[in-house]
Amino acid sequence: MTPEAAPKKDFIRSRIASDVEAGKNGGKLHTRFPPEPNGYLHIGHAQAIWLNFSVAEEFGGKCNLRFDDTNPGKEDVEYVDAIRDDIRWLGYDWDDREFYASDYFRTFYDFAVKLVRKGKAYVDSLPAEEISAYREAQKDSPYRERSVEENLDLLERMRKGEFDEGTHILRAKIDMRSPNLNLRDPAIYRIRKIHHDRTGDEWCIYPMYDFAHGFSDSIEGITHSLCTLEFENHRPLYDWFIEQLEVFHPQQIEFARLNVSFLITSKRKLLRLVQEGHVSGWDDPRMPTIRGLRRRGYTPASIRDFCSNAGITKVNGVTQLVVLENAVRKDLNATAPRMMAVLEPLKLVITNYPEGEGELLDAVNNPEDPSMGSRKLPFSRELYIERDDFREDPPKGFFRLSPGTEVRLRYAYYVKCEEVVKDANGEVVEVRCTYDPATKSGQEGAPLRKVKGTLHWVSAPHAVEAEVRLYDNLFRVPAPEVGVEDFLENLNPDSLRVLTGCKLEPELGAAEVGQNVQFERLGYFCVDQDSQDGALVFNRTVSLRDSWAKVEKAAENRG
RNA sequence: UACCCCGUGGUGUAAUUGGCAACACAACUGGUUUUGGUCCAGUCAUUCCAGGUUCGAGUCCUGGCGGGGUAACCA
Repeated sequence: MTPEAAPKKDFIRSRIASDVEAGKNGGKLHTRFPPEPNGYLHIGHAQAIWLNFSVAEEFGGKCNLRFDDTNPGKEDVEYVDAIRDDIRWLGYDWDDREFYASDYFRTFYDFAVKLVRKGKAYVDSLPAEEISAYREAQKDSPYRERSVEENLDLLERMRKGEFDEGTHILRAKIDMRSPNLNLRDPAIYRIRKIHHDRTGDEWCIYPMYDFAHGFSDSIEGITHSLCTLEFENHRPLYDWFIEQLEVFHPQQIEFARLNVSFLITSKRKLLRLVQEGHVSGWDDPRMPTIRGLRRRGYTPASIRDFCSNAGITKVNGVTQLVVLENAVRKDLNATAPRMMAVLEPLKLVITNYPEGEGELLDAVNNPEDPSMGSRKLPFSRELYIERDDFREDPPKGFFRLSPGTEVRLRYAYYVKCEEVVKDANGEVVEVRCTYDPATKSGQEGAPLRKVKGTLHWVSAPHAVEAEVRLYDNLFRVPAPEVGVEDFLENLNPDSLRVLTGCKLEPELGAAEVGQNVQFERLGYFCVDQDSQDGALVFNRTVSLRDSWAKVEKAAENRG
């Protein structure tokens, strides 16, 4: 694992530090990550995971994994396995502390009964729309003053399944005139005659999130319950529940949800992308899901680094996508082996190199890390270079190959373009060069003339073929959800480009699924799971920074 | 509309709690380089506005303005 900078001291860490210092909760810290198993985890969850686990680690505490499974109609075990897998992949471990809100259903029910006994909850029999209207009008329900006995009886019969869904509901009895909507007698138990993945058919009433969540934290002894901003208005309600039942009081602290430009993190919208076939699945390398990022070639360390870098605040901002891209570049620059690959091949023939001969050249695996050693690279008379690296009519500032110019072939020789071969359409199909044997790479001796460009190449007879998938942003604008009726209008039609017949140096033939490599001068790539024996598929994780592309684009814009 | 939260470079965050506004990314200059990569150096802000307290305010107070969240028998 690459070393990661110590996390920045955000407002949550500062607050926890002072709590710990003050000896609150005996100086102990305990957090939790509480996903609802109703979808795959995405980059936003990654930050919440990173926050909770790294804070726990930093303060010598623990972090639980708890599935918030209070709504069986929307949840599925499929997601439980995926969520576990993603968190582990990110590099975190919850040991045996895997919990479920449903583990506490019995306790929640007992709490509800206690509230009723205290006269702090009642069964309402108004239809849903009426309850909503009454809450807005700050008007008491006609059922608000039912006796404790009647409420107890109705609640018990709700539990037994005597009523249809929607006919009755248990509400907390707080204050219908409260300026905080959440305190206007919120629902705490509703009838749902649905099978639950973990509790089976034991229950036909299920607690609301607002009722269950704070108590789950309390039961597990969570000292600091970190959640996103939209729950800020709910905190007084959680505190009220905790006070009424006189149980352990976790401290909730809210922070802003992570937003990244060009990415969407709404579960509903991600689901639509999958269901309507705009992407190949939850793990499509263009998806902002953990699985998508993973398949794309992002490393756990780079994602953690990104989360830390984006920072934790209460301000709703948008982190630029390049910050994420830079995080993976930084990690892979240090760790990924360099390899030669030509994506759009152009044949290059060295006319003065003996036919049928070849040699093995030394190539460094990673100039950033000498311990990664070197390898032998086969060289011969016929090579492939990148089509982009040759211009018959070079623009100003182009210092790659063109008629009459000389460049270095990485780890090999200088070559000079002498001739161009074209097909019937006038397209260049081959460049013919001469090489200078005295310019062999690594050779000691006389100072050489300088060339400006160095090209990557692959020996034609030794090349391994592969498919390479180039990804661009799934959306063509930084904020895909604003200014349009349907975010799909902003889908980028060119977000995937598939290249076949790419030429790789032979060493790459043995690459394994998931392996990260840098294709020299091009970018970071990784082996996709679609690879078969003899039919490799690579995903481009991210390109290298490309200052020439920038210059060219600027020239284009000038006209 | 009501309630709650938040305003620091182009972007994301800092600022020892009242003491020279710092870091990263982007952009632009230049240097090194057998990856137009990496690396190195430099340039880029009167802290939303107006008052007030103070020797001193990004920080405290008052009033504006602006942005966001919530108003489910979802989480």
